[in-house]
Order: sequence, then C-alpha cells, then structure tokens
Amino acid sequence: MKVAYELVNARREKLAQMLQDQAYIPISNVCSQLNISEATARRDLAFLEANQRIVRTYGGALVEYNQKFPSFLERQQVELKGKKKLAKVARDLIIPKSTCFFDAGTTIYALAFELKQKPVEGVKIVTNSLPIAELMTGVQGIEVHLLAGQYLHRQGVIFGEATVKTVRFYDIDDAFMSAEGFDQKGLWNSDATVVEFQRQVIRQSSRKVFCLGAEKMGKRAPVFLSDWGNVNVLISDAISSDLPVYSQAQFKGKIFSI
Amino acid sequence: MKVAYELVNARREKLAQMLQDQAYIPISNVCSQLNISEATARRDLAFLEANQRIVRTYGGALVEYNQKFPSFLERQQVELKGKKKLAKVARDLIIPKSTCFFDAGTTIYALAFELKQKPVEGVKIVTNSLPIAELMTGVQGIEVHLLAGQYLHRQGVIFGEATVKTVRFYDIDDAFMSAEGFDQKGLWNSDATVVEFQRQVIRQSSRKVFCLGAEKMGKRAPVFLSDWGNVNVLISDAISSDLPVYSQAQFKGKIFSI
DNA sequence: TATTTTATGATTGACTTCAGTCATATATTG
DNA sequence: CAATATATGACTGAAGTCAATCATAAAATA
Repeated sequence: MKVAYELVNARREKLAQMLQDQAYIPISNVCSQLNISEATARRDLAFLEANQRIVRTYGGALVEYNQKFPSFLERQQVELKGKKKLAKVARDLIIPKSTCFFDAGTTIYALAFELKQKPVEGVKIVTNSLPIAELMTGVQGIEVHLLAGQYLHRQGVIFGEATVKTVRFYDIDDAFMSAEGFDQKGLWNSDATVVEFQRQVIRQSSRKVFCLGAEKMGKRAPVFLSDWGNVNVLISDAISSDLPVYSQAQFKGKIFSI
Repeated sequence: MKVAYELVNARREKLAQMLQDQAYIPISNVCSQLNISEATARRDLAFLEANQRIVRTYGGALVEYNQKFPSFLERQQVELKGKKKLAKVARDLIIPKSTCFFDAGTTIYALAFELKQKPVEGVKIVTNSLPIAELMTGVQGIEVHLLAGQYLHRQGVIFGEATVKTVRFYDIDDAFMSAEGFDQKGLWNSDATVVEFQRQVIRQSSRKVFCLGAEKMGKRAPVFLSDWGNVNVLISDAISSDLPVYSQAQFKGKIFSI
C-alpha cells in the first residue's frame, strides 16, 4: 500500500538520524526499529545513498565518515585506482625535512595516501584539505598545518579570503598540485577563487609539481591557471609524446610519464 | 604454516591503519590487499576487536568514532552534563548574523552542541577546534571558519604561530571562551602559547563571554590570562555570592549565575 | 636436533544480505 | 469519483559472510 510522502520522508530522516547515532545498524535492526520490511529498509538505505547522506556497506550503512566529506569520498572511491601510479611517483619526489603544499582534491589525496604508507622523515605538510589533514595526522615524523578559511563541508575543504592570506605565512619547498584540465596553453581550473589561491601557492613555492591524469589532457576548464613556464615537474599517465609540453619552448621542467 | 610474530603484528597494525583511513573495508578487499585468506582476515579482525581497536560489522569492520579525537571525546563524555546548563545560557546570548569566536575545549563544545540544536540565523563561527567545526558544519544558516596552524591530532585543535596571526583577519563580535581556573585576580590557563592566543582573541572581540564551571573556582593554573576587566559576561554554576568578581571593582560585566 | 606451539588455508553448512519481480493497497491526480 | 502513480511486503535465487573444524608447515622452545 502506498503511504503518504510525509511519512516516508519522516521515516527516512529518522533512519539517517539513527545511523548518525549508531554508526552501524544491521538491516534486521532497521526493520524492527522502524517496523518496516527488509525490502523497504533497503529502499530507504538506497534512497539515502542516492542523496549522498550515507555510504552503504554490506549489511548496513555508514554515516560518519561520509558525512564529513560527502562528495569527496565518492570521487575518491571511483578514481583512486588510476591515481595510485601517479601518486607513487610523486611520493618519491618528497624530500626529508621539506615543507610541502598539498592541493585539495582526489589526485593529491592519493599522494597523501602513498606518503602515509611510506612516510618521509620530518616533512611538514601545508594544506587546505581536511581529508588530507586527517589522513596524515598522527603519522610519525610528519607535521600537518592547516590553512585558515571557511570550512566547506561538502568538499571537505577550507577556503576563502583567509586561505589566500594565510598561505603567505608559509615558505613552501614543493607544491604538489593538480588541475581539472591541461592543454598546450597550460593548466585550467573551474573556479576563479580556487585559481587565485593556487596562483598564490605557485608564487611561493620553489618547486611546482603537477599530477595530471591522462583523462584531463586536452581539456579546458573555465579559468586559466598558469602556462607551462611555472611547472617544474609534470607527472602524468598519458602517452608521453602526446603531452602538450613537447611543443612548448616555455616548458623547462622534468617529465615523469608513466 | 606458522609465521613470525613480528610479521603477524605488523600485518594487524597495517590492517588497523587501513581501517582508519578507509572507515570500512569489505572482507574480500582485506584479503586481496594483505594477501591473506578469508580465515586469517577474520582472525585479524577478531584480534583487533578483542583489543578494542575496531568494531566489527557484518561484512567488515569500523574504526571507533572515539579514535578520531581520543582524549577530547573522553573528557567530553565525563563532563558534558554539568556543562549543559552553562551552554544553554550562553547559547541564548548569541545574536543573529554576528561573528562569534568559539574557544577550543569541552565547555565551549557543549555550547556548540546547544547551538546546533537551536541554530541562530546567519551566525559566523570562528574557531581553532576541529570537533566544533565538524559538529557545526552543515548546520543551516551557520558558517564555520577555521583558523590556520598545526593540526594537533590528540586534542583535535589547530594551533601554533599561524593561529595567532590568522585570528587577526577576523572581526569578532562575541568571543565565547573558557579557562582552567579563576580566582580574585582573574583567569588562568596552563599553556603560555594558548594564553598568548586567547589574549589576541580578547583584544579583537567586542564582547568577551567566559563560561566557567564551579569546579574551576579558586583554582589557579601556571599562566595568568587576564584580569576581570576584560570579562563582559560571566556564566557560572557556582554560588553567586562566592564568585570572586563580587570583590572586584574592576569587573563591570554581567553575571549569569545558575 | 627433537618437540611443541601456533598461524595459516581449505572446507563445510548455517545464516545473512542483496537485487529483482510481482501483487496489492493506498495516496495522489485529473 | 475514477484513473493513475507508487510505496509496500512477500518471495525468489544468487552471492556474501560467518564460525567451526581439521590438516599442515613453519616458528618457537627445550
């Protein structure tokens, strides 16, 4: 039998709440606590997952982690595999006792993940990404510094005017960054304020390392970030002869094509 | 075949680590990532559960929420009850569209908790406490701004030189703060850098609201924070006639004694 | 070196979860 | 009021998970 929309929504809200409190609830409990059948319980979970409120697991669902960086986690799961290769190469470029900036986004998150597996001694990481900060914190021999700014829940990122200002406090050796697209002209991103921030980072870093997946090659995004003259190291899994930097006198960096 | 203890422990440690990073891992992934059989994977999970490092779920395992801010959550649970009363009073002092600084610590966390229950429209919260930021983020009509600095995992706090510097970017209406002790002379805290930071906040806030539990009355801590002249509002559950401010000509603020 | 201990993988059967299909009752819409 | 849309529960087979048992090989111990 059909049931009023309100009731359905209220129940789903309650389920979301329950998951928040209990972190994990077996399906059977969901049924008994809400007095619904297994089928409906599953449908409710599916709904909440579709709305990115939870992450389903075999036998239940997770809120907690997902709630923190909802969209972030999603992207991560899909793309992490391909980025692992880039990340491993980038990881080996990190110098002991250096200060590194880690850009927000899944590409650099993968790098952070590799660094955690194989830490480099005395490294200071400066970032505006909370997932990266939480991943790296507590790792022996590594210091995490967060930038100031508004905490944007969905992206798990700290951002705003203050972020651009505070990055000036840091003297960065290596900046590990990514972009949404790259072509002969250079690097592109979709948000103007993000680009402004990234430019500030570029200005203040002795070495700029860009990790760019092959899928981004030839693509442009609305805002131009930088030409190839600012790139010291390019890491990509695109076929090396296809890389736009080959036709660039500008580019004087090193290429890791894998 | 038997395997050296070291290897077993190392593998279990790695598994615990993996769970911390990924929050949830299906058994099948555990097997493939560690190159062990299902049986062993289960045994490892059982071990970690016995040591209270994880909570098992059907099909995988969860790292306890507690692990995130270990010491912080501990304190919170013990003391939250008494602080709820103070928090409710403080909550009602918050003005729509104002910018509020929220001090790190359990007392102000309780305030954040109350504010979440009953949000005030258009409030901007500036804080260096990650538990508070994560609690408040996503609440309708409330913006969260984090300060820069080193991320101290155990305390869940952002702190350091940069924290003091970045707080200057903000024009704070109301600062909600606490201290470890208070007496006739004024307020006390145990850490010199924390005090330096708090003084900066005091300098920049139009109104200074201190929430001080009765158990802190008459106590001193190593570092002097401020005399009563800087306190605009005092909220405490101590008996009002006992409060040291009564013998203070300095004190011109308002008292909420409950 | 010989003996004991134990970490492991394979196997088993019971149990749980899952996605899909279908009939039905009720809300919603026209 | 009639027609439509849809939320639900029951049922299904397939797949995943679990705890227990057992043989084995390598580490630990004597």
